[in-house]
Amino acid sequence: MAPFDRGSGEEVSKESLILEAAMDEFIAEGWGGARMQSIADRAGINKPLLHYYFRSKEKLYRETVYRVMEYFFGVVMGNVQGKDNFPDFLRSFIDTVVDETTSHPRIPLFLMQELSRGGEAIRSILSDVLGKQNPPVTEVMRDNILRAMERGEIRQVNPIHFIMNLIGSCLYYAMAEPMIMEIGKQIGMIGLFDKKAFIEERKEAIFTLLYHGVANE
Amino acid sequence: MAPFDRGSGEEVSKESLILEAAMDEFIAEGWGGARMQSIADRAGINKPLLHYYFRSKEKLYRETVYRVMEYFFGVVMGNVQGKDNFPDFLRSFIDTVVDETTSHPRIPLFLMQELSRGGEAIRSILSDVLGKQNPPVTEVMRDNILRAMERGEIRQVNPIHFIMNLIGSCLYYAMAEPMIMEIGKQIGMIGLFDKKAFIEERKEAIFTLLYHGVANE
DNA sequence: GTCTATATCCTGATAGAC
DNA sequence: GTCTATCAGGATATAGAC
Repeated sequence: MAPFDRGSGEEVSKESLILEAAMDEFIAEGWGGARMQSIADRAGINKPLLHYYFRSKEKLYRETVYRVMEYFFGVVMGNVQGKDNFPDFLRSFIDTVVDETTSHPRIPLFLMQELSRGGEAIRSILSDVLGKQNPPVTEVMRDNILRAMERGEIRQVNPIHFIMNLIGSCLYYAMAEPMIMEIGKQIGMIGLFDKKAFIEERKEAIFTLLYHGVANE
Repeated sequence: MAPFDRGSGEEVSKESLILEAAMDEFIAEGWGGARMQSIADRAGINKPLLHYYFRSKEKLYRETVYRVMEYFFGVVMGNVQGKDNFPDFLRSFIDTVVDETTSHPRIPLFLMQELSRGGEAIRSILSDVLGKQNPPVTEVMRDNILRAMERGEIRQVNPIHFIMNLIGSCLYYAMAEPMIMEIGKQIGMIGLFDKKAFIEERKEAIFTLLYHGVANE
């Protein structure tokens, strides 16, 4: 199930039906693994109709990347804006990104896979997506950090590096879970395993580390 | 140029010649994009010979994943072991991983792409690779953290979470550079741009944030 | 707009001569 | 061990009837 869930029972155009199917397939299989036939099957139509609505696989793919990024940045924005105090901001960003990537782990992997195709597409699409938000979520994040520095609440840091550390920490588990599990087993740090509890632990660990890392105690 | 550089002028078997070519191709193109023909071309041989030495694409691929992980974990191990004091350990891990992924950014993307194929292969291969190190680099890292906690040098933390935050922070820039550049431009935090200086800045930022994050000041 | 049938291309893999 | 030639399958995309 994709995270772009329409209300069920709704009247949906065939176009968006196809796009939903394309998202499911591309996210699950990546660019190289995705098959037009599978997308048609998922959408309950046949292949030529796919090419009737969207000229090519590339077009469908680009549209998919766009929608995934629009969705993801939209969710983050929705949960982060209006948090004018730094710990609240930090905590809601972490909660949002960790929860979202945990329930849909293929999304960050999908975007990473797109990055490994070269990153030109993602760059221009990101620019479009941020351009449609006002203010863009990236500015909201930067301003939260700058404000906290002005208030003396946190140390002087370069926001871009802090943001990278934050995102990296939040994404890493969902993307690398099979490796983490192996490492955790290997060093005896993960026992029999309540995933839900682990995720809560994870969010707390990220918050504590990063907050202590910047706070003027 | 792959990071698995043989000394030039050496006598090399055709087998390793093929493997080098396969690594270059798989890292550049991923599983789906890699072509046996391209690998043959890179190795200066023809396709049937590829199947003569390695039965299938899958076999070649698996061997590639193995070598990449062996290389990467080996480099980290080499730079991290023997650092018995926590800040030194932390700094050399960060320096190693950031430098290594910056000069070979396709490597983490390649491994992520493999993770998005499902992660079964990577899990068993990781187990093999760590099993050949004694002690495994993961244990060295865990022990450094545990020792620092015992000494009271750092707060009580769950090593697995600290390690994830550390790795995530170190890898993120190299993997997501095109996105970072766009975001950096967008929020006016990256001007005209000395990459070398930025990388040094980045290493310092990670160290400072994480060290302050755990240190008992 | 929707389908069946098909074109065209390209892939991994092999047969078989040398 | 190394090559030429080729197979069988599967991919995107389209032609053309309805």
